[in-house]
Order: sequence, then C-alpha cells, then structure tokens
Amino acid sequence: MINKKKTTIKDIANALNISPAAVSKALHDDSRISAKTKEAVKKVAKELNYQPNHLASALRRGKSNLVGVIVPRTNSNFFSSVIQNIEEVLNKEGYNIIITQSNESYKKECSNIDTLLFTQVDGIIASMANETISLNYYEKIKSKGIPLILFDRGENDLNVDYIGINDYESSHMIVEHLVEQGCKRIAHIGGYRRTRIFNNRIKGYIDALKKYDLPLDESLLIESSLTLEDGREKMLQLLNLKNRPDAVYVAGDYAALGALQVLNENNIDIPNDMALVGFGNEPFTSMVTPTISSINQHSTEIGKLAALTFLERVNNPDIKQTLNKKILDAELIIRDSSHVKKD
Amino acid sequence: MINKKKTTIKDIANALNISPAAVSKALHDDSRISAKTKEAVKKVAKELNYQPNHLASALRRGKSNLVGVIVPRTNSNFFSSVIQNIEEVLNKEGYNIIITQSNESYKKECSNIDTLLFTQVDGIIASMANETISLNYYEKIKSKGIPLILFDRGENDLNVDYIGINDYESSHMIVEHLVEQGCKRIAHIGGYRRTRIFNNRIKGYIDALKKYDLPLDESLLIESSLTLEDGREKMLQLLNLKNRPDAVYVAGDYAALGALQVLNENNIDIPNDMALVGFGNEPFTSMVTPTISSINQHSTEIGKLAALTFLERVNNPDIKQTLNKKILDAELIIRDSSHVKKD
DNA sequence: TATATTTGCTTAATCGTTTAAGCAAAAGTA
DNA sequence: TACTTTTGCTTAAACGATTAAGCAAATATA
Repeated sequence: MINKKKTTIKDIANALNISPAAVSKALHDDSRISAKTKEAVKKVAKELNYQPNHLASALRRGKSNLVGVIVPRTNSNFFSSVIQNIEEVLNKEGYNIIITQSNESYKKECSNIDTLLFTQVDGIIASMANETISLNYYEKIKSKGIPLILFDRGENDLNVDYIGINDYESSHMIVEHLVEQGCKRIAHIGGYRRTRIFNNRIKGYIDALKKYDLPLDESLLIESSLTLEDGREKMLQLLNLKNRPDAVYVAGDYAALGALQVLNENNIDIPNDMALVGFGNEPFTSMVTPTISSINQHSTEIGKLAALTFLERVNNPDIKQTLNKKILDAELIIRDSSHVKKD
Repeated sequence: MINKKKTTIKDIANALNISPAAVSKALHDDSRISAKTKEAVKKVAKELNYQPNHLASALRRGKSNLVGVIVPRTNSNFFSSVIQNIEEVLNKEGYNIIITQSNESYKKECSNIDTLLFTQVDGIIASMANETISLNYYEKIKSKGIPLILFDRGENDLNVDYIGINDYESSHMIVEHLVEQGCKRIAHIGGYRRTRIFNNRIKGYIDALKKYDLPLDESLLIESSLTLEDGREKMLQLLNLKNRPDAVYVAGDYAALGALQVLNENNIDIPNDMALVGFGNEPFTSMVTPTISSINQHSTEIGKLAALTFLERVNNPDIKQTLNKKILDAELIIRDSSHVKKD
C-alpha cells in the first residue's frame, strides 16, 4: 500500500521505454517532444504518483526557488501580514519562502542569515533587528550575489532595495490631526534616533511643530525602547511635568498602550485632557478602551512590493543592485483616543 | 573582490593535491583521515570561504535537514512561541525549519503540505486549520514515510504523535475557580464540538458542573467560531436571557475580549455581576480593562516537546508511528475579570 | 620473517534532474 | 532527385557532495 520508494523520472522512462531526458523535457513542455509522448508521460507520472525531487533539480539548475525571510518576530500583525503577502506573490511564481525570526537579536539574525545561505536560497527579504548596527552579515549576502530586499527596518548604507512607509510624512499627518483637535502642547515618545525610521519620525515631528508655529519643548521629546513597560514609564514622566502636554504621539502601539494604561489609572480624560496617537495599527488598538488612533503601515502593499522587487532582481541578475527606495504613504486611522467631539 | 564562483570541495582538493573524497571526510572528522590532513583541509576551507552546498549533500544523503511547520497563523502569541521553541531545539541538532501558514483554510493547508513535501522536508510538525475535516492530505505525509507530529489541533484518527494541553482538565480548573468566587450560574461560550479540543473543553465544563452540583442549563452552553465578533454576539445572547449567568467561561481569548467589550458597554460590573475567564493567555488579556483571567497553554513546552518528538522519530525510523499523546497540564492565570475581592 | 591489521588515502559510483550535443527519420525545399 | 531543415528523440556529462570498495604503505602480531 505505502509506496516507500519514490518514483523518479527514470521509472517513468522505463515504463514508457524512452529516455529519462525525454521524460524531463516532456514534463517541462519542451517543444522538441511530441504531443503524444508528453501526454503519455504525464499520464504515467500521475499514475505512479511522481513528485519531482526538488533537491536534484535545484542542484542541477543552481537555483533553489526558495526565498528567505527574516523578521524581528512573527507575532506582530504587521510582520505576519507582510509575510503572508510575500508568500502569496512568490508562490504564484513557483517560489517558496522560509521564515526566520531574529527576536530583535543581532546574533540570532546572523545565524539566520547563515542558515538561509546554507539552504541555498535564491534571495533574502529582511527587516532588521533593533539591535543590528553592524552590516557585515548583510554584506555577506550581497557578496554571494543573491538579491537582498529590505523592508520597514532598513539601512541606506547597504545600497539595496528598500520598501517602507513615509515615516517623516506620517509624523506630519499626526501632528496636523492633533492640531486640528485643538491640541497646543504635543509630546512625542519616539524610538531611538539611531534607527532610521524612528529618526525620521522624530524629524517629521519637529518640522511639523514648526509648520504649525508650536514651540519645540525639549522635555516633550523622549526617546524610548517602545515596549509597553517603557511606554508606561515615559508617560508617567510626562505627567510629572509642571507644564503637561495635551497630546502624546507615541512611535509604537505597544508603548502607546502602556501610556494609555497610565492615563486611565490616573483618571485622565482621553482625548479631552490628553489626546493619544500610536503607530502601527496593531489589532489591539481597536480593542482597548478608548480605542487608540494609529498609523496603518500598509503591510499588504509592503509585502507585495517586496516580493515583486525580489522577482525583478532575480529575473535581471545582470543589473547591479543599487539603493532603490520605494516609499509608501501611510494612513492615519482616527479612533476615540484623539477624536475630540466638537459641539 | 566579490567571489561569484562558489568554492566547492573540489577546489579545496585541488589546492591541497588530494581527492575530493578526502576533503569531504576531513570536514566530517572521519577517523580514517590523519589529523594533519584534517587541519590543512579546514584551514584552506576557511581561506577559500567554503560553504557546503546543502542541496548536493541533501540529495546524496536523501535527507534535507529541513522540517516543515504548519500553523493556522503566526500572529498569535501561542503559535509564534511554539514555533520559536521548535526552532531552538531543532537548530541545535542541525535542522532548519520552514514555517507556513494555513490561515485556517483547508485548501491553503493542502497546498502547504504539497510545498513542504516538494521541498523534501524530513518531517512535518503541524497544527490543523479550523476548517480541516478530511485527513487525506495528512495521510499523504504519512504515506511518504516521514514523521508527522501534531500539536494543539490534532486528530486521533491519524495515529501519529500529538502534543497538547489537558483541555478537559482545564475546564475543570476554570469551573472550580469560578465556584470558589461564589458563582452559581456559569455559562460557556465554546468552540465547535467537531474540533476535538473544543469538544473536550465542553465535556470538561459539563462534568465539572456536575461535580459541583450545579445544574446544566442548555441555554448557558453555546457553540461559537470564537472570533471577537462572535464573542460579542454570544455574550449579548446571554445577557438577554431571563435568567442571566453570573459567570462566563469563553473557550478563546479573542471571543472573551468581545464578551468583555459587551459587558463594559452595558456597565456590568466585572467580576461582581459577571465573572469572565478566557482561554489561551494572549498578551492582550493582561492589557485590557479589567484584565482577563485565562489559561496558559504552555507554548514553550509544547514547542520543545514537538521538536524532541520529531527528533525521536527521525532517529528511529524503523519504529512504526502510532498514536502517542503527550498531554500537558494547563495553568489558570487569575486576573481581575474573575477575582472577587472578599471582605 | 611472514602474515594480519590498521592507516590514509584514491577511485568511481551515486543521488535525481537538467541540458548541451548528437543523430536518425521525417518533412520541406530547390 | 538531392539537399537542407525540422522533428523527436538519445547519449552522456554535468551539479556538488557522500560513500562503498579498493589499494598501497605503515604498523602490529605470531
């Protein structure tokens, strides 16, 4: 019953009394094989339950049709959605993906890269760990000559394709929205400036304040690790100021949630006493009370674009990889935490 | 600068004027190769930046050292944690994992299985999609003769290894806890009975009621898809009963969150007027107001055990795979939603 | 000293597929 | 008719590693 021995192209060849080469060509619809033979081969292949040996063909062709994906973690809605869309696009083109997580650790990221190169992937799509500063390992990918595509967390210096949202502009949208709600003192709990996307959000925040003639108060701009705990801490810090802000823009949803908890615990009216905006549109932002306004990072488009960019690269291997940024406009989703009812 | 041509075992052999076979053996510390040669080989390998071609060795040895993992989705804390632990254990043994998501769809699950078999994985660790009823595709894995390990969502009829928590006992723990809080009418919003784990939770609920001499009221036992929306709906249904329950045990955290929202919107005092317990210990259960009591499913242990079970199977291929259940005791985490302060 | 064993390598086959090169038969062209 | 071209296949060499079998030299044993 159970067919332990796997059927190979040779078995089909023997069954039909033709050569393995003919079988291979028939299965690939080679023009030099007659329609009759093709039909016969496909019929026998099905009968014998033939499954091509991917390893053999990959070895011979020098192409594995596997694409490696590296993300900081998969249990974030943003990353899992990006992955899903990468998969969807690439599957259609005959590629399969291998997902690995760095857990925000540089060391893990390096070992992931080794793993993927070892598996002979045809390319790597990655979002860098928070910890990552050295680019040695990413250079290693480039030196292998396989396409490297970065998204969300990228690095200009690598001179590769990058897909992300317009962080600078997102900050503008948020500040503009808060100004419209009547806020005059807008604080920003941002990420660390050394990470490019967080630096851009900070720059956008500062420039937007200027645009709306709001003074930049250094005590209202705080760098953070953006964890839930750190969000709580930094929010408390803001509440203890003599001159409290009337709005807080937090560069990550988890930290925004921490801030929300602190505000609720101190019975501060959101959004009337303090408006709150997060970043990332994690599902829980619409689950908590009050719901948190946030930025939609367009994970669907980022995933699709990353996959398409890879395909472009892999299909044009002679074109040298250069810095090539695709920046999407983000979308502000206004929820209860920043929507002042006017009457 | 860039070394396009990859170094092979042959290059090392040429450099040292020995045979490729000797190089291969030296790299694998074969006892029949002299220490001197081994040293020389390893030195040259490093100098030429040799990376073994995984495809070639996998083809030759008939082993890919890849393990496929199929989960309904990765953006759940439970699954991403299980995956992380599987990875940790298997990486140490030289295996890499390929993660695929079914999105709870049977069709996607089938195509994932095909993908993994195509990639010549050495085994598959899976948790079934909600939709999955037919086991044909899983039989296909078994018929290939590679180990199949199921976790969380499994099926007795497949007669393979299974790792999960004690769902029946978990329901007992929850009911016992609610009784201790003084609850007399405990409702259960469960999953569909056709899924074994949900059926077990329902059976546990019914038997626990008996144990504590609480009458089983059919109107208090509701089957659900356990989405947030459905949780809201079923909670409303319970609130509209003439004889309301004083506690609700929901078999999934997302649905529990929906229930919580409805209770909050109706200004019902949790837990005094209505106690609430969820299942799964998703991170948001400790983020919402009030925090939701829930069951910790021991994702760490499940992941590790799944990986170890696979290793056992793969290292003892002659032993026939049979139904082999490893059931862990779950842990009830008591939070504000079910903790009545006694005075 | 003669024989057996161990050491340290080489040779060559193999894994399953792809593909360049080749060749006879059929079909097309002059 | 005599040739070129096309069709439909076969042969055989790869891809890069592993490994069974073999063989000479070194070492051990009787």
